[in-house]
Amino acid sequence: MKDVASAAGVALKTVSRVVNDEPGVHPATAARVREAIDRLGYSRNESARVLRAGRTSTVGLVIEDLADPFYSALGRAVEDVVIGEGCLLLSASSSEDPARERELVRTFCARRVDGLIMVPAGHDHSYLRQELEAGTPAVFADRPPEPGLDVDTVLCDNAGGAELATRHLLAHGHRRIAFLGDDPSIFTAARRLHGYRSAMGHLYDERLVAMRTPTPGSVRADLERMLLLDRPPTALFTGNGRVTVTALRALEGRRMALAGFDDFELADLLAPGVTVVAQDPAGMGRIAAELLFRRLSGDDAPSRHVTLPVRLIPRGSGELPP
Amino acid sequence: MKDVASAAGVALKTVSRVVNDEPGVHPATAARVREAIDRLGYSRNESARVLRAGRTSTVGLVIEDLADPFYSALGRAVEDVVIGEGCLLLSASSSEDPARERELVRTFCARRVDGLIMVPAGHDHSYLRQELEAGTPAVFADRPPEPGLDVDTVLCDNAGGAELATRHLLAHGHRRIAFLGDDPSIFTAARRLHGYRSAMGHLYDERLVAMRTPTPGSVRADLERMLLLDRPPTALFTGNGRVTVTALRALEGRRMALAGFDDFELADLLAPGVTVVAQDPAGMGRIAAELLFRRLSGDDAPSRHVTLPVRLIPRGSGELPP
DNA sequence: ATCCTGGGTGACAACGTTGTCTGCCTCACC
DNA sequence: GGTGAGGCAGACAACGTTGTCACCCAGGAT
Repeated sequence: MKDVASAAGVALKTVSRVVNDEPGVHPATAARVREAIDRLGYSRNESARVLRAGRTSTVGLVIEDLADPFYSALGRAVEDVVIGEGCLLLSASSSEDPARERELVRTFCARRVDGLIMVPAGHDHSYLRQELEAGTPAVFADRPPEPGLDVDTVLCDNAGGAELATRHLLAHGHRRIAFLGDDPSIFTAARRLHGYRSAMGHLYDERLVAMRTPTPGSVRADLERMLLLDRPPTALFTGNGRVTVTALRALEGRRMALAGFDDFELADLLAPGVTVVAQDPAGMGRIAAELLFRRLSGDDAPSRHVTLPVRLIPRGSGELPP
Repeated sequence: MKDVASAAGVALKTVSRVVNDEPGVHPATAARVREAIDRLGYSRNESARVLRAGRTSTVGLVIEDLADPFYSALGRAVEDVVIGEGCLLLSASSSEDPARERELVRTFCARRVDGLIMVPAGHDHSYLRQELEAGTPAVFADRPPEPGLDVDTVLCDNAGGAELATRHLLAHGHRRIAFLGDDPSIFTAARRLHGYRSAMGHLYDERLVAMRTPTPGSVRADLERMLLLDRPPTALFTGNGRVTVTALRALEGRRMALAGFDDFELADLLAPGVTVVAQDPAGMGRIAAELLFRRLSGDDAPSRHVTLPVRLIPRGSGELPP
């Protein structure tokens, strides 16, 4: 900028004015400055501007895995809002590791991001309190904060969706419906189990429930175990997209009624099509980002908690008879 | 930092030394400073450090679409390398729009990212030259720069892969093999057409080729047109993952031999499984990031051009008889 | 006692911006 | 001709760091 100033024969501040379209610069002077800018290929150093301004126009996103379709759709929606607000997005994957998440958040905050959007891993986010008090707002998506931590939150109707899917299977005559979930310490997994359980009512049978981190091996084992029961399941409700896909592989073509939580690409092309409860990851990302920017524009209302609806998409697999 | 200094009764510079683990601070002093840091909840302002140091420890990633499985896998691999190097990743989607891409690159450069990794859209990246000369290295992934622009590049063996898939269909007795590609101005689409064409040799028939941006409508129309020919195709080679999926829907269960470029989740679960030529997006991202960090550590050798191998995965759809 | 050495510490400038304040000049008006 | 207003431009400080250099002082060598 100094170089531009001397090249154009004006003061530093005048260049700054031109760069920022501030009023009060003679058009001729401005033109001379602009010419010098083009000639020297000058571009403003944002780091310095940020230092001065105190705002970085940067938002940090911490999700479980950038490569997971659910989270990448969420991330893309966040990105669109963030870019639309003239900001940039720093993104990182926590790999469901609380320590890594904490480290990432620390790094983001040291870089003075204006705000954070995160899919929280683990159950202790007390370390966030300091950042929140320091004025860095955060929004949680997909999973809520632990009680006592007050941040905006966007969830989907996990219990309601699970109930919907389970009732759908019940309506098609099934009474023995197995539930393959995930580690019960994950909020969404617990809520979906809850919804499944309330839909099952007196038909609930603990032996038809598997709650652990799904791997091809574990899913296969759980399935085998259940199929060997006296009264084996005639239908399967899988608790998230990953489990659904793993279970489909484990079924190896055995025809069994199936409904899954989370829609996924090609669900309609399988034979039969896979009945799912679909949530809207892009909507979740968009709303989380919008909540964040509301805070950034000064909104200090009590924290908001949004629950997005889910929707049953029958495609055939859930409509098979017992 | 000033506050910490006065709280600990030392000079600013001493705090700086402690924060940076510089030698030459009395252990007792250092302890006092650290205590003050904890007490005040101080964290270094990276913006200021960056301003001073000139390096931002930030890498910019511009891809077509964060939500596309191919690019999100690439992005995740880039992220892992970047974080491993102690840097952070700014990511953005160009939506295949050269103007948006250019704007994003401009913004990234104004923020003084240390380097860029991009899947280039369009064919004019002359605007990059200025940045390159200013010392911001760039690496192109998936698609090369236009001739004359000298940057490190990671591609996959597009022509070889297309040839492999086509020969595979030929080996299974097909002579009328259609090719559904993409806009021929996209590098990968053109190279794959080239590979298909060389494998077909004298069997090549222009009427069996469709090169335009695939939409459900266009794919369906192209397919219909070809099936109405005197000698209709008995096999289909689809030029990328998106086309493959769209074509599968357009086929509506009609059994037709099919091979596709790009692997995709669930390809194995369809009936029949979809034979594909698989590339390695994560490997591509990793290598692109590694090339970038080589440059950042001072490597100024002539630009490198890496071509990654592809691999045929037969799953049934490509082995159907004519 | 004087000198040197070197560990520990601090003052100061600089990184590239922008906000504030001051000053110059022209023009219209009395 | 003097005066005030207003458009335009510049000087300077400050944002929070870190690199450079200078300083102080204890302890050993001369």
